[in-house]
Amino acid sequence: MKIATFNVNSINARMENLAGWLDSEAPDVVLLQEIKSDYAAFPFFDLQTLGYNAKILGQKSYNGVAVLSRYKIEIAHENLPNFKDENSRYLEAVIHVKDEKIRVASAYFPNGNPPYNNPDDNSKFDYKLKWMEAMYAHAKDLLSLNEPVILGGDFNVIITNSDVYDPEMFKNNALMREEVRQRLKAIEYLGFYDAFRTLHPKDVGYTFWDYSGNAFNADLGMRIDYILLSPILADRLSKCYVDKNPRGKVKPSDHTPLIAELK
DNA sequence: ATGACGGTAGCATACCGA
Repeated sequence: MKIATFNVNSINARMENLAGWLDSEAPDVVLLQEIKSDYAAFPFFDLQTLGYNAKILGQKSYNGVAVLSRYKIEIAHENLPNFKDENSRYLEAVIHVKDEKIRVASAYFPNGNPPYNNPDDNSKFDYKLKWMEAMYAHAKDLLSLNEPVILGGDFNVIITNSDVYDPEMFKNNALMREEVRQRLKAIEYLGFYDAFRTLHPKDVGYTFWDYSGNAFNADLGMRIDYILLSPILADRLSKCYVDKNPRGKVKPSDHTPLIAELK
């Protein structure tokens, strides 16, 4: 089984690229973030034509997450339980892959940086920490189910200094702050495995490159998209890799897909 | 320190992003 996570930065702006990618990579499950679309504008029909069912937690203009699959998708949670959220950032579903049920979640963690015009405003950072605490509480519950669980998405966390091209430049950034790293580590220490790092302890695994300048060609990137696996699935992990091709296309997202293959 | 660059809303420019 092949599962991918991909922050598309607007599904409607990305549909041509996404369609080409789905056609060539043929993943069984895709977790999307930043679809920036409500239900009415979401391209359900185009995806169906490509062979994919879709469930979404949409939002106009900002955020929005989705789960795509060739198999039947049953929604389990819209938004994190016990957390009031104005933003659409979390969608959990159960996928019926042949005889097996796999629980998957598409998560778009908050960015947490202050607005440019108000650098002293830490409300977004506080929201990020609260969001991650709710994610932690739910991750704990997910593991207690003893089911195969995949938690993937744009986590907006640079977990170690090796996961960004210039750690010094980002040292005070909300993606790298110690409070944020600690909270993602806490989720991992519950028993979730970082699929990419598990198989590639030392490799560069950037999943994002800024649009500006020459960031992609110069490989000035960061690893902020993750696939976390429950122990049952970590046992079955055979490959995990970043597919850089979509980032090199015309009109790309600033993120590129991360893919895991499970036996 | 700032802004690059792109998407959206909506029609000029502000907001958001990482």
